[in-house]
Amino acid sequence: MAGGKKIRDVALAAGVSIGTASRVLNGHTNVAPEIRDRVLAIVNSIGYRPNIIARSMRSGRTKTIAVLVRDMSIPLFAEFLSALEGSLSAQGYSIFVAATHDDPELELKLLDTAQERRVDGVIMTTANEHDTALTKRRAAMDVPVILLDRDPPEDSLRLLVDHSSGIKLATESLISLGHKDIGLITGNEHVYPGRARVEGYCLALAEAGLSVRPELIHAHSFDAAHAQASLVSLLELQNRPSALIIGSSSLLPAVLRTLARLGLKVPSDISLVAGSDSDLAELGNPQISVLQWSYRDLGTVAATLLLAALNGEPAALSRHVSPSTYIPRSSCAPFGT
Amino acid sequence: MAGGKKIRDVALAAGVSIGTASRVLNGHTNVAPEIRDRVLAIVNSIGYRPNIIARSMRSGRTKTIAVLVRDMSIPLFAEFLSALEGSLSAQGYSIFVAATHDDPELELKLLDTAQERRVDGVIMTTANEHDTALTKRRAAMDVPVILLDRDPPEDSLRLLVDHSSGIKLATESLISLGHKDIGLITGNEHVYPGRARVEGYCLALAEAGLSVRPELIHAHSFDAAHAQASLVSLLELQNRPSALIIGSSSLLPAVLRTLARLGLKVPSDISLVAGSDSDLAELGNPQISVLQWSYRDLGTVAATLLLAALNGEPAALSRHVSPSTYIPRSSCAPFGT
DNA sequence: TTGAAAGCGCTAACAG
DNA sequence: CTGTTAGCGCTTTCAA
Repeated sequence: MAGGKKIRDVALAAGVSIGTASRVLNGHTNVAPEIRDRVLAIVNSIGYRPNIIARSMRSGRTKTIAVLVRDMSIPLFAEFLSALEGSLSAQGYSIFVAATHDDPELELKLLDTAQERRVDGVIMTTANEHDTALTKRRAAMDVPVILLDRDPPEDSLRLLVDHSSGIKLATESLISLGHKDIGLITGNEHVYPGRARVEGYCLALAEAGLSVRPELIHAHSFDAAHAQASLVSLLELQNRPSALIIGSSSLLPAVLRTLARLGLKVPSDISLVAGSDSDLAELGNPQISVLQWSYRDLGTVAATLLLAALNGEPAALSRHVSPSTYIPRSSCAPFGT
Repeated sequence: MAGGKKIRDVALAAGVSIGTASRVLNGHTNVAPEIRDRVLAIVNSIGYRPNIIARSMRSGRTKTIAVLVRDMSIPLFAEFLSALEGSLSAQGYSIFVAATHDDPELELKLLDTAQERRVDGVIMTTANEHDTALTKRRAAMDVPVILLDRDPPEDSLRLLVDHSSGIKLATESLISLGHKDIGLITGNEHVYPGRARVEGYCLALAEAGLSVRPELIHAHSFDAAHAQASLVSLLELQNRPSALIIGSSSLLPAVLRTLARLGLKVPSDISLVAGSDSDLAELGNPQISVLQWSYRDLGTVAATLLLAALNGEPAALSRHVSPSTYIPRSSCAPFGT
């Protein structure tokens, strides 16, 4: 039981050479049918399973992909992972998954591990697109690396959500409701989602002829504690915003708790837009206006892109952008009501 | 770039033998300090990463664990996975993750893959504890297998949530509010959570001297579509239940949608208890009474249990049971109000 | 069509 | 303290 059967055991039991057994296992045609059947019968009877480790040693390919995300318990990443796994496992790939917790050191270490394990490809986020060490480390990978919702200056495969357009739509909608002082909480300028959201926000204000109040923009971190602090400081402003866009993915629960604690009602006291959809946003009361986009779809695209890269096909488009649409719900009210 | 450096390259560049390079890499003490430094310098300069595949071939251990769950995009499983990954990666283990979708065929195939990849251990759910093929296949694994929330008759390591006690508490609470006709929707008798919930439910009724109306128990599947059908048929009953326990983890959104569609208000038209906590249950309106338990905690326990098993320590307790508590919220009202 | 043998990159046992 | 060498289980030439 322990240790497992080897191809030698199969060959021995079938009375053939190791080479012949290997040819049967790999479906080569130039094997006598009777021998083929004999070998396969032995395989079934002793429960032989080829050692992929040994196979990988020869082939150099492991049929393994590493997926590195901030935290796989975040619903959006979980969905991405799920879709990715579905597509890749159908092609015989297995998936290593690990959490970076947005820690550059850990990120480096996980890239080391991925390389040591000789994965065939990597799909990842990064804590900081402008960190030289991280950029260099990615470039030093000898397999395809696909970035998820990151848009660094250097050349690299990437999958993006069009956060800028999404936030622009949301901001425009709030402006059309009469809001002029709109708060924004999101990630910092070192990651694409943070930059893109600030960009879309500023664009909408500019086009409406409104000036940007910099103190209303809190682009610091995806961390829940940070966001909490941002929220509180926004609400404590002399000229408190009448509407709020939470550009981070899974911050809605924390924000709702804080607003409830402060006794602020949505939307009568403050209008609210969440950066991504969720059960809570859809079915809560009030229902929360959201930006809607799908990491699940990106998971499928990521698989396609990666498989193409692994098969040596030239990346037709190395920069895939997925839409973000605005879904108005009852968490936004006209200004002054 | 392609192919990667080998230990031979390091040895050559450092002017030492392969054996010496290996000793340095593995931190053996019997190496001259100056040689050690020279080798490490080369390692850094050429970016050498040991090939774990090759290392595994010799050691027979891969430092790899397979985690097979129904679907990793289900929040509870995602949390389990996250906790597990945290604990295991700290010990140098990597995690293969795959979804079984409660498909026995796929489950078998994934166990094959796990074995082919020579994982050191497996943590999994199973679609059916009483399926002989699945049971045999697990027994044929030559590494430790830990079951998550499954309690099959055969001997095996397992981590369980005490769903029975949890549901009993919830049922008792509803009974104390005057409810006599309480609907229950959960998984079937081939999986532990389904059985345990029905058990707890029946126990509470029996102790209260109430008789069980079998048509109020829908223990069929964790599938959302099935549950939806169960819900509708429960609501169409002549003598419709005045309270409902949804014993499946992530069914709350679907149930709330259906109730809204049918124009039923919670709790005035029907009282509701959800089988697990969530943002929606906690922050929605009304807030939903729930059974509260943590797969995240089980993830940590699973890691501990597995590491012990891998180190050959005798499993002190092979059956870990984690509590489920009842959190009453505003989704339950006295009968008749 | 089949068998024998080299070698994938590494570790560990054995010499020196 | 260091070098040499035998495999780990498999695939794949190369001969037969």
